[in-house]
Amino acid sequence: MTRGATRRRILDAAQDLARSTGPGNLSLDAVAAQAGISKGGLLYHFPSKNRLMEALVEDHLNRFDVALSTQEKTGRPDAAICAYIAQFVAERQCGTPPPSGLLAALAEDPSMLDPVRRQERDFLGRIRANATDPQMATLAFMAIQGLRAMELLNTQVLNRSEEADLVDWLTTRLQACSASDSSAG
Amino acid sequence: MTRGATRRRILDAAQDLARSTGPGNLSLDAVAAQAGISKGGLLYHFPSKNRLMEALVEDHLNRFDVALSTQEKTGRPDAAICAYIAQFVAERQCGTPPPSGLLAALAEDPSMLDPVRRQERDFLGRIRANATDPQMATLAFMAIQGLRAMELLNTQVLNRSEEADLVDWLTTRLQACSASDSSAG
DNA sequence: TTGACTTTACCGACCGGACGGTATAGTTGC
DNA sequence: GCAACTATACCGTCCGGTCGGTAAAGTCAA
Repeated sequence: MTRGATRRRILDAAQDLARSTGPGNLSLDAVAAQAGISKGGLLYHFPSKNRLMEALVEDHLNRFDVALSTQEKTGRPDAAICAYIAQFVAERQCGTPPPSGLLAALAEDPSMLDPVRRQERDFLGRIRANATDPQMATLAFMAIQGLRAMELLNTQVLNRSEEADLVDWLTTRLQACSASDSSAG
Repeated sequence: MTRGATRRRILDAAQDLARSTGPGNLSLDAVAAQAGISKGGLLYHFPSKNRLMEALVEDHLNRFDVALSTQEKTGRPDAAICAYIAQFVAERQCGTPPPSGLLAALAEDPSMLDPVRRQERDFLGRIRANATDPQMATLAFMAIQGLRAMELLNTQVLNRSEEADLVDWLTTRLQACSASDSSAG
């Protein structure tokens, strides 16, 4: 088994278990078993549970980054917020599971999500700088964050189609902002 | 100490500890110590940790209910969404801490937030039924949920004043919807 | 190329402590 | 004295982390 492949298996196993057994019940033994290795092997790759949690957070950040960076770089007005929305829609269509590993990290230590906050703050900054209507874009960002958070916390109040409707409506609203601005300017 | 007072102290202690030590590190010993009673006393009031977690969730639901029911019952258009926003603003002004007990419950068992989902689903239903523009109201609800979730998860990207600006802007937007509707109808 | 040595990757037994929960014996207001 | 309430002592389990070991895969001088 190559280094990267085992690491990935461990990360995925931890993520799956965090979702199914609850973020607070994540044990190293269980993760090792789910990943198909021994506890010793697990601790070879991640020398402590804290390190594993950090890796879970970092992994999420990386995925977020690569998924957005391509779409965002068109440089068009509203490219950033549109990329964020598109990414959300894509995740829904693919059935991507929520990043429950983040909850496991949070359960261990509330400060472990600080990197997430930093990254999202940066990203929101780019959204606002790039937006036709910064407040509307911020609202859109928050609403998507709300939808994501609800899935993460298992408190979704909208089903898939209601969610899709809302996102559609939001998208046309944003386009309306953009259009009225470019016609006015 | 009367029954209700001790119960309350325990609930508050659990909430505080969940926030400070991380939702996954909440132990009965620590809660008892923080509440100023012994573990035996704690287990007299809540026969198991699960029951304590359920009570934490229920407590949050009750607070949510009583805070909203008065404002919501004016029956005016958009009363529900406005009540929700007003409640959020009031919490911010009072410096109300986030309901970290919910995270502790979630850490123990993902299904423990099911009652929260039900309640919020009901509430969103009332918001939409009562709204001049249901989609706009839903968007507003989601954005507020996003703000709340970010504070809960310790990933706030907006500071207090940015948050206040956004909520102000959102409120005027909603009023604009309402006004254009009543002038059109 | 071959034998000595190092590195990488992984295993599984074990330990100490923390934690949830029980049992039981006080204590106090009525 | 009785019922509500609280405290103390204890038990068994689970869990994070350590540790000694193993096997395969390089590395490299002679």
